[in-house]
Amino acid sequence: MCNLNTEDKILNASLVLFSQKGFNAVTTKEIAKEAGVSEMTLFRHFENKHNLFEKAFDKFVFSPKFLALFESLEWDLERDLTKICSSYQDTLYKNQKIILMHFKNEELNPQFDATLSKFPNELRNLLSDYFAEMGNRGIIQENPKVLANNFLATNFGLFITFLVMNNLTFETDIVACISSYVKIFVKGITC
Amino acid sequence: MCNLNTEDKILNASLVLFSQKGFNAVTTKEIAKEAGVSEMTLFRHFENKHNLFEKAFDKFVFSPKFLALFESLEWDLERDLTKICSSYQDTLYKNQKIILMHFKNEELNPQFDATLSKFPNELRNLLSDYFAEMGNRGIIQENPKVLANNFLATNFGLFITFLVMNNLTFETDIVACISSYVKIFVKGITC
DNA sequence: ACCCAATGTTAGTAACAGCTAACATTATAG
DNA sequence: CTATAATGTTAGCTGTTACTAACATTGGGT
Repeated sequence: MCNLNTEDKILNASLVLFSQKGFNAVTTKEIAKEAGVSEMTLFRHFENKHNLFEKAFDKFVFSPKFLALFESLEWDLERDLTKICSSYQDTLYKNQKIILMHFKNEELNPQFDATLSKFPNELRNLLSDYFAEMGNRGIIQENPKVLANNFLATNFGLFITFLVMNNLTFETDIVACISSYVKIFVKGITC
Repeated sequence: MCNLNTEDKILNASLVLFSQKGFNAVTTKEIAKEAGVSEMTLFRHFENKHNLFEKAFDKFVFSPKFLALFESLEWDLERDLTKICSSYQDTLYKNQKIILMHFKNEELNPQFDATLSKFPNELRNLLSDYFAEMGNRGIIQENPKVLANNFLATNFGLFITFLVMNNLTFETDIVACISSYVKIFVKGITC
C-alpha cells in the first residue's frame, strides 16, 4: 500500500472513507492521515475536497461488459441465469464502495446517478430481451420486463443485504443463497 | 403540520433530515428551520444534537407483531407468503426513514443495530419454522433456513431497490414485482 | 555536488458548527 | 389582569473545517 504513487494513495483513502461515512462526515485531515500523506499534499493534487470526491468516483467506477456476456449464453435457463447472476454480483462487488458512496451522499454529483444507472439499465434491457426470446421459444410465459426487474432487484437485494446488514441479519452465505434462488426462479418460471 | 407540539415538530424534522443526509451532514440550525422553530428551542428540549438523534430513533422505530401474523396463517403457500410479504413490506415501509438513517450513519448508536436487527431475526425464525413445517407436510423440500433467508433478502432487496434506486433503475411498480415474485417462488419450491 | 520537483511543517484565515447566556416576546391559565 | 411557562432573538464563545501561504526538507537524476 506504500509504494503506490501519492495520488493513488489519496484516492484510495478517499474511497474508503467516503464510502464509510459520506462526504460531509469525512475531513480532509482524515483522508490525508489515512493516505499517510500531508494534508497540504492532498490539496496540491486535488485542489479541493469536492474535486477529490469526483476524481475518486471517476477512478473507481467499474463498467462491466454485459454485451459479451449475453452473446455467450446457451439458451439453457439455469446455466444462463447462473452466469448472469455471478457476473452481476461480481459487478456489484467491484463497485461496492462506490455504491456505498452513493447511499451515503445525496446528489453531490449529477453525473454520479447517471453513471451508476447505466449498467443496471443496460443489463435490464438485455435480460428483458433474453426473457422475451425464451418466451418465443415456449420455455417461459411470464412478462419479460417484470421478470427482468424481479431478477435484478432480487440480486441487488441479496447483495445489499449481505453487504450492509451482515452484522444484523442472516448467517447463511451469499453463494448458497444465490444458487438456491436461481434454482427456484428457474423452476418457478418454466412452463 | 403546525398544530403539533414543539417536540414532535422537532423530532419529525430530525427524522427527515437525518435520513436524507446523515447525522454529521445535518446542522441544528437546519433542523430548527425545517421544524419551524428557533434553534434555541431545540436545545432547550433535547439538550444536544446526539440526544436528539436518539430520541428521534426511539420515537419512530416501529416494531411489528409478527407472532400474531403467523398464528393467522392457513398453510396455503401462496396465500400465506403473500400475507407475510405484504406485512414485511409494510414494516419496512413504516421504518423506511429509520432504515435510511441506519444506512447513512455509522455506529452512532450501539442499540441502534440491536433494535433494527430484532424484527428481521424474529421474522426469519418464524419463517424458517413455517418452511420446516411445510417440509414435514411434504409440500416443499428445500432447506428451510436457506429459503427463509432467500425470501427475506429478496423482499428487502425489492424494497430497498424501489426506495433508493427508483430514480435510476426500474419503472415497474413494486406491487406487481412482489406478487410476481411470490407466484414464482411458490411454484419454484413446491414439490 | 547540485538542481528541482515533490513532499512536509507550521501558522494562519474565514466560515461555520454546536452550544450557552441573557433578555424580549408571546401565550395561556387562574 | 397578572403570573408563569414556553418560545424567540441576539450576541457570542469555542472548536473545527476547508483551504492558503510561506518556508523547510527530502531525494532522485544529471
